Amino acid sequence: MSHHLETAQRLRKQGYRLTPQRLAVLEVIKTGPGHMSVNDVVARVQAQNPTLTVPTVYRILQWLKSVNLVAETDLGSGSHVYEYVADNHHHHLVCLRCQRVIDLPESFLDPLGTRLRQQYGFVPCMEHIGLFGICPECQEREGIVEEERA
Amino acid sequence: MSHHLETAQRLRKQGYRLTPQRLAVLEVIKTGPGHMSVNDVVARVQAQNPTLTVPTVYRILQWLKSVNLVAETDLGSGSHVYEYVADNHHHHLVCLRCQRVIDLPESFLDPLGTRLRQQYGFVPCMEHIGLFGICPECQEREGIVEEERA
DNA sequence: ATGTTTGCAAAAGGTTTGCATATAT
DNA sequence: ATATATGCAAACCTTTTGCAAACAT
Repeated sequence: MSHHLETAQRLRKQGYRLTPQRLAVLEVIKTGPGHMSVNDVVARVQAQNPTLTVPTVYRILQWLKSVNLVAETDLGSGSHVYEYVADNHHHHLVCLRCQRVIDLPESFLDPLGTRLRQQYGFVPCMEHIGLFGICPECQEREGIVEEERA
Repeated sequence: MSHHLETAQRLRKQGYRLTPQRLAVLEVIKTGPGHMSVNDVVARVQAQNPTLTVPTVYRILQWLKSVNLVAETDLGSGSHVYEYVADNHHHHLVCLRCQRVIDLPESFLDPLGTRLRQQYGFVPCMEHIGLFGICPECQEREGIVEEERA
């Protein structure tokens, strides 16, 4: 809540209006568990501010995305998930079996980004990448069983 | 159309039923331009077989995915795109400005996969990855202009 | 003959939009 | 005072489901 106000002032100076709703959503997404769907955010925010509605949360999340305070990611759940990313950029490993999400430091993809720039002239925007696969635990549980076919 | 029949026989042997609808969707997705949405597929398939409906195409695409003949990817368009991938696995660079899609050979991500396995014990399933960023042309068009704010 | 697949209609999400009201500046 | 954001309702789009009829084997 301390540099919350810094952020607020900065946004206000940039010409954005700081409504209670925007502050509430920012607070929730900042203190929440990360990877929240719109419904997650709505549920938490409505605990304090019952009048806040789904479309408003969508609009606020889009706004927060546009000012680079939150990232929107598709982790394959059928809906987007949102996360506070003003400072701690990172990526995700999503287990296809147990849905567990492992955080990956941002720098892990630096070599890939470098090669993309060098070989393709493509400047990747890799602020929040979701990579799918099987986590170590699920590999163990599944054992050597690799190929099954009916 | 030649090893089309091989594929068909193989699937039949595996106990799958080859309906005209399934063959039509397979043909379309095999000969089409890649990265087709369900609606794209439906449109093309209905040119030949007007009775084919959207839910059926969804089911057939899921089936083709389950037998590893097509890949489903989220390229950020709001709907999934589908592509024939029996042989030519590859990834995509999606330009955030012009929406252009650049193909990336599958092996390009091998180093990344290796590091994920080594450092995280995570076995990535990277059959069709979409990476977002800015393509060389759009970088040029946009010039040095990097930061804009009202 | 039998179990699977299709077609249709309808439902079920997730996300967006239009517009009047409320509000931050 | 004024332009912007909210709330509400409704629309929109993608994707899924239930079930009877059609069909591949």
